[in-house]
Amino acid sequence: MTVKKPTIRDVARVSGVSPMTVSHVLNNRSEKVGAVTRERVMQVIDELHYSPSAIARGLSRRRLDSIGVVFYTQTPSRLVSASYHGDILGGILEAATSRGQSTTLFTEVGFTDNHTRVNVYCDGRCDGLIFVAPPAEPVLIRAMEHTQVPFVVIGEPLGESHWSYIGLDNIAAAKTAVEHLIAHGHQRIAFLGGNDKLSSSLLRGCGYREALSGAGMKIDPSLTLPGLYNAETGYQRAVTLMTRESNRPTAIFCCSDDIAFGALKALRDLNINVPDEVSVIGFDDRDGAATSIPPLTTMRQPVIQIGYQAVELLLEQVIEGVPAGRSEMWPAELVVRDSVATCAVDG
Amino acid sequence: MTVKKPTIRDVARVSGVSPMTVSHVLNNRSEKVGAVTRERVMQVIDELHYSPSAIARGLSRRRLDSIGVVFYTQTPSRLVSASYHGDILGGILEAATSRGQSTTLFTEVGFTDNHTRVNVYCDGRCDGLIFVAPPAEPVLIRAMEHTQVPFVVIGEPLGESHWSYIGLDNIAAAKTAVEHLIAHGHQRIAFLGGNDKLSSSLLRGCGYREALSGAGMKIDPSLTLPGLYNAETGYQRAVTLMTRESNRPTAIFCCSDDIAFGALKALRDLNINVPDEVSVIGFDDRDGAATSIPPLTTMRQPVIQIGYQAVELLLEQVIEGVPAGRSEMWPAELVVRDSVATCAVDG
DNA sequence: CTTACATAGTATACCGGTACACTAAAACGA
DNA sequence: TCGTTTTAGTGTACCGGTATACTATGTAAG
Repeated sequence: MTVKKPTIRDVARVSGVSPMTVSHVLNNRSEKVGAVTRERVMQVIDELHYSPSAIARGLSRRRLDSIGVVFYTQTPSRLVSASYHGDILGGILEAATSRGQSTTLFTEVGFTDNHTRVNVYCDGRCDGLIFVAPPAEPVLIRAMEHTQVPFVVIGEPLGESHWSYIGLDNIAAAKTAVEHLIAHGHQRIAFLGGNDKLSSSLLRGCGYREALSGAGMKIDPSLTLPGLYNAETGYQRAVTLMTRESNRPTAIFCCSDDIAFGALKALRDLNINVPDEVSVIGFDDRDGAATSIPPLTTMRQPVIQIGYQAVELLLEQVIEGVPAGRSEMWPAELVVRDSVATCAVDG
Repeated sequence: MTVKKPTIRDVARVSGVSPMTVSHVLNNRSEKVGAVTRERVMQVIDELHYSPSAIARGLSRRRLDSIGVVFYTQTPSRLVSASYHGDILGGILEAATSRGQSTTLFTEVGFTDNHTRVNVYCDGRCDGLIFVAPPAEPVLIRAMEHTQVPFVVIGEPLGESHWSYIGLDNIAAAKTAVEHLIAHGHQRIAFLGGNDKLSSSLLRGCGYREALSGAGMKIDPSLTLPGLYNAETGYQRAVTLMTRESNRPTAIFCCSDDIAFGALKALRDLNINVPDEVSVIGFDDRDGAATSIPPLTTMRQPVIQIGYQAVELLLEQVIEGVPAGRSEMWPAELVVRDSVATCAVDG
């Protein structure tokens, strides 16, 4: 019924040249074709509505110009709505598109990653992969090390690694945040952590403790509450902190803005004024941080840039053959708004 | 240096069978291989760490098991952070993964779509495409009609079409929202539109006018303000509406929650109480609608389900060869929270 | 006039799978 | 016992490009 898609051989036959010549035209190898021939071939391509098969090209060249992005999530359908993943993806997509690469998305559901899926990532569909915020115990990525497929990790590995990775300096960022609170006279500072299986949360916890130690303050374990990167965690943990008998904090460092939003809501429900009674600081500077009540002081991550840079680092490996092992750390930036005030009570 | 990746012929040689037999094992064609042979081949596959090439398979079968998703955006890097796109993608990703399809992402920047990009979408990299919320004047999709590549559109076409599409019943949804306001005694209801190049915004405008006409109210053009789907639009338009000399509305229907969030902030800044002085209703029920101040009454779209269903509709075409032209319309649901109250002033 | 080199191509094999048509042996039925 | 069907394979060509190496012609240099 429908006509078969024309191939390079059809174009060649109609133009009266060899398929190789058509191939040369398609790939702009001007030293191989004269202007006249080139023009004729182009015209035939147009007439036949020929468009080359990326698959055939990929098989022959062993490169498809396609990169894969692997996200880890607990709820597959909500994946990208988390602002962090969305922005990372935006940066990746922009960089990839501008470099002529298409972008294929994968999700690893749960943080129990599975080395059997390595086959999926090595079947040639992607020339290289970007792993976004893998778990601290990255079984899957370990398995990738035994393959020839280049990859880049967004997120800082906890131990030794020969990966190429792009990280945010989580420890320094958390220190900055907590030092900001300390500078406002706070002594009892709580830490609401994110997912304990992620290095970001663990490292921010380290930064929190380093800041306290650095200021000569002792660390009260009852002020550290782990959780997940979402508003529910923030709400529940804030309620826990503020309704208990003793040892209530005067400031709360939240591992993400989402956690902070939940905490703000809890404090509002408890009729506790932010920042007069309790200061709150977030992490991410996501949409909504500027318009929350009160506007949230937070650590801004250069998320889009990190995504962009990950692509550059990956293509270095894929295209130029640069070996893995390069890494970059980016700083976060303190964005001061209205959710932190000088501590009202005496130390 | 590194060993060459083994091919199906390597596996065949080592197992002492033909490549076809290995192929049959890989594709679980149990009627073609005995249990013993199968076991042996499997073992060799393991030993050699063989993993089949999706590209070669794709070339031969003319199907890669990969679907493409095309998003339209103005700012490529922020693309997916818009909750709508994120959730749609989540639904698509979940459905695609469960059907063994990989998902490749494309963005059309700006709404000036370009039929030259059709080649990209027809190069075999994707077996089929999902266009998400294309512009009302869909040049690109028109060009797709002349190709053999199956596609599904998320969004309702304005005129005649032979597409397969999945839409939200925007007119009915907008009517429901506006009728909810009318039922609360509101007479001067403003409409803050989204992007005028998108059918969703245009259709919601129709629903708004139908609701007013249906209630026997006349339509005041000065109460309709177009814009973009973002908070800035909501803020600016709300300021415009509420600071002018006359003809201020008592209720505002916003084309998206983001617009509503901006409007809420503007009203707060202007010291206008919501809902006592002005009612506000949104559209989407995105994250944050439940926790805004006041919690936002809004129309909930089944976004994730729509994404999911788009994949099903597409695979019907790709795998079963069902012809295009099927379409589905999904309803939105009114979610009542605290941003709408009975109108205080007399009609 | 001959050699050398650039220009504009072409022929062939190959990338790594699979569809299709074929076959040998075993099992089964009458 | 013979013919038919089932089981368990195999051989070949092909999917649609490209790398590689080769050739024919023109032309500049010696």
